[in-house]
Amino acid sequence: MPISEPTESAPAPDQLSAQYDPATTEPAIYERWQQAGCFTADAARSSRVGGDREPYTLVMPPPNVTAILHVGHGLNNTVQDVLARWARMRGRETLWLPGTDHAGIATQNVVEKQLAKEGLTRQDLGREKFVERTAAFVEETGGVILQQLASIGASADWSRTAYTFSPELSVAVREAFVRLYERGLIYKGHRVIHWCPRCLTSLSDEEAEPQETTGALYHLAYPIEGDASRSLVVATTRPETMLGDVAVAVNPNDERYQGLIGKHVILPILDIPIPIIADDYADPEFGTGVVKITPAHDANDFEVGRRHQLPMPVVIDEHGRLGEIADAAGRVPPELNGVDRFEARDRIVEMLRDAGRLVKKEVHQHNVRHCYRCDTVVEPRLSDQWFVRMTTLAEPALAGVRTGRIRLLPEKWNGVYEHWMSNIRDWNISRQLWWGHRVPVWYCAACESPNDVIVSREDPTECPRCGGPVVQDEDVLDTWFSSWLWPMSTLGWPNDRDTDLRAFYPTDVLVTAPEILFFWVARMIMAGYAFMGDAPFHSVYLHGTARDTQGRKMSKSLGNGIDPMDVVQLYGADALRYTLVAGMGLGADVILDPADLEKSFATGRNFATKLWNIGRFLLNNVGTDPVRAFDELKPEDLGRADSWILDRLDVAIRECDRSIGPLNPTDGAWRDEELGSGLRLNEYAETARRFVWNELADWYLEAIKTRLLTPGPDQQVARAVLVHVFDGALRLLHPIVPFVTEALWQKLPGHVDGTFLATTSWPVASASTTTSAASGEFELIQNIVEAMRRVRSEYGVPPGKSIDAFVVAVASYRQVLDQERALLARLARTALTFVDAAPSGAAANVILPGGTELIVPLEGLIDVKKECARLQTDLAGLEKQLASLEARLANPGFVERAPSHVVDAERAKGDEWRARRELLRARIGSLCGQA
RNA sequence: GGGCGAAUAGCUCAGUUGGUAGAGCGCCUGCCUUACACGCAGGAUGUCGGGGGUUCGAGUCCCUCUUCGCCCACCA
Repeated sequence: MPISEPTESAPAPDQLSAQYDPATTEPAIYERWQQAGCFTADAARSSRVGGDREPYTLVMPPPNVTAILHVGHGLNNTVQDVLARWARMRGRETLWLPGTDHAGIATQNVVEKQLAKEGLTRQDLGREKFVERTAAFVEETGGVILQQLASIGASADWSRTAYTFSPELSVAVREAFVRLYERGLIYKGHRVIHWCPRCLTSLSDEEAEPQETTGALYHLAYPIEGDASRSLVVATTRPETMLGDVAVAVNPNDERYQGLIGKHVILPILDIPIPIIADDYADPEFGTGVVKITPAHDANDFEVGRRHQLPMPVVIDEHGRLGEIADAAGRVPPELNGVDRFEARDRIVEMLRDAGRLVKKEVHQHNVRHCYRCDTVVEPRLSDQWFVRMTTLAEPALAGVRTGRIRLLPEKWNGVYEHWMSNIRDWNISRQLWWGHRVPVWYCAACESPNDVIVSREDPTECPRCGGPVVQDEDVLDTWFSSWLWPMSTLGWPNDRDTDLRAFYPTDVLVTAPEILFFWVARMIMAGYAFMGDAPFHSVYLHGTARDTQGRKMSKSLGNGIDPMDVVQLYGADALRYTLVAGMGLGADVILDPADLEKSFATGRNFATKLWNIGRFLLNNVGTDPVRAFDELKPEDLGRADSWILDRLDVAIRECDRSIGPLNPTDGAWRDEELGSGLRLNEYAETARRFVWNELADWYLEAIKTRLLTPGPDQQVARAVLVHVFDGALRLLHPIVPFVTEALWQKLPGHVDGTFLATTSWPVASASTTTSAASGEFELIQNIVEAMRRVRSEYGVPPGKSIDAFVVAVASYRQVLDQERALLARLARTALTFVDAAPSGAAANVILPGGTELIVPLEGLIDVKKECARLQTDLAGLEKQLASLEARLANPGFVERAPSHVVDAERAKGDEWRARRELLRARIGSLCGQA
């Protein structure tokens, strides 16, 4: 997947430009990864087919082929890329399989809009021409999004790029249909479905999205036959459907209407009698307790109609206009014929009002379903559609999650999944579209029974029974009928012998948004069990949504979106990625300000720049020639700072490992205690950032500057440790910020040409978790430096001025501090003099952990009264803390019941605080006593 | 109508077996200290939504209220 050409050549080999420029660096690096085949998975190496590596597989949720990258895609694919790169470094044979979705309705709508501009409709072109044109459009403009993904660093295996409408995947779709049909799980149903009058197709339940709407509830009076003085009042939100009414229903237990059941009312306007029936569906509490029954235009009414064997006249056509369609003889008066349903509503209400039939109209809140693609109000409509029977498919999918074979993260989705799966309804898979997989069903005009359909893997040329011509079903399949096969079909299914399928199925983690949990995830799980006999993945990572500062979902129509390409252009892909990963708790939404990209992405940009500058520092001070091998260093060679940073690196690695968690469950299924483990990418990012910035850059680099400038063996040690630690940091960070880390890694001393950070190994923490004494000593130095800086800042000592301090140190520390005088002088700009007791006089006083006391005489700078006040405040604070600590320690319940390590820690803290209290009191006595 | 989630520093959010709170951005002060001003050093800020309970001890567990958000549902 080539991305845009680098605009300038990369900087000279041995130096880094003063300013990091992602716009030139990133495309060049991506190109090299591509050329080196870093992202191409080798099925033969999968241990499942006898290779030497465990596989790790992610399938990319295929974006719509016509889609343009938005932040949601950025978020989704960044998470996947972090996982893919991490797994790759962990030595897995990693396959991240990309692709696109032909997106039936969505794509067809786009092309129809284009046609509309030319004054044409798809019918003007005809089916064949229209499909050709759409295919050409997809060919031409499709897949832009994949290139955009490449430019944010996606390490997908582009050699395996899939497409739901490709010939291979079309075979899979047909195979799935035929197998389900053969198993009796696909049937043609005649029932009320959701119909979009704009897209002119049926929709699945999931595709018809309910929206809270303020409508009206109309009370209409239907006179009772034979007793014109009395009438039944029905309540309806959709009076225009009354032309299709075939009955009114009351609850059999509703005493108000007992005597009327079996009689008839006269349907107004049409003046025809319709029966009064009893059915539980009528809720006595709602409205008047009388409901009009329109079987062709309401799913519930349809059920009632079926129970009572009522006729089902269709009075609204496919465009949502009143008209006589089926069984509707004489139902639509000429003056209403062809009138749009909403206008018809007003007209009919008007007619009923004139006839005195409108009792009242009240405001009513209710849910109205809208088409998820074009937002048109969906029309329930009676028609013939293909359905998949879901109950049997749902069983193993439900069990898979219950047993831990699959886990959903965050775990709160388990309940939602469970509920949906347990109450699953049959899936309407036929769409009256032209763009999509044609239903593999043929009809023979000659054969007697229209129910004897031909369902076939191959296109039949003639009727197998009579040899006559056959006609294929006009409908296409729901796009999701191809998507639900994605983890299998992209790997070669239905060819069970396909190497990819054997090497990489089942996959590992599915990363997606919760919005498509039912559309896609649940169905993939069902398909996995139905066709492969196993779950398609072991983890589902459901991430949050990108929202603006008002919490609104970013969308094109609201104009509150952020174009990730703008961010890449301005700040680089790494900045985008880091910001997204660091800002996103597990399953939490990411809030970004579309009006201020700088503010939103400064975090990531600044971090990439920081890394770059650490790299520059290293290169300037160490050069590119190989340094002493880190493994050859002996513990006694190491300085205190060296030991400390190595300990910190170990800790960072361990914490990162814990945050990302295990690659997969230990034995097939997740055990309860590990169900929620890992995939805390924000924690991982924060740990790595803290290590590299607050520890490596802020302390280690500063601590070794002198050593790096002083030739000799110790310089070699410092160089070797610096290179080792920075190398470790780059490895830790690579999955999140791949470009800048790769650029820097390539420049590390001793880098072997042709090797890539992207395919090198993930760092391993040393086996021992105990920290060295030297490392603890460095922390003492840090404490002193921080204390001195605080003193300097507080008393306004000019930065250039060095100050002298007395140290009252316990013997064991004196040697350490004595040896590190130069370091202390540089970092704290303080010269130390050792004394055994605090000298009296005006001075700032700092008590450090471990019993070291610093006294800073500040002739002419110190305000004795101010210092005394400060010491008093410190003492008061300490007393308060100590009091609560001692109260806790005095509490038998705490000592007996708290874990011993907690109690021990509290005791140690108490001892230290008491010692500090004594020092403080003494100091206050000597300094403030005389005042 | 059911179910679920969230409420923590000015803003966006971390806080995984209960042990007296953290980050980024913003803010204040001082610094262009030869890697970095996209930076460095220092600093301020929280009755962890209200109330009740369990516990020696609760941001963390239970109940309840308030406010937001999401999902599901055949009440016309």
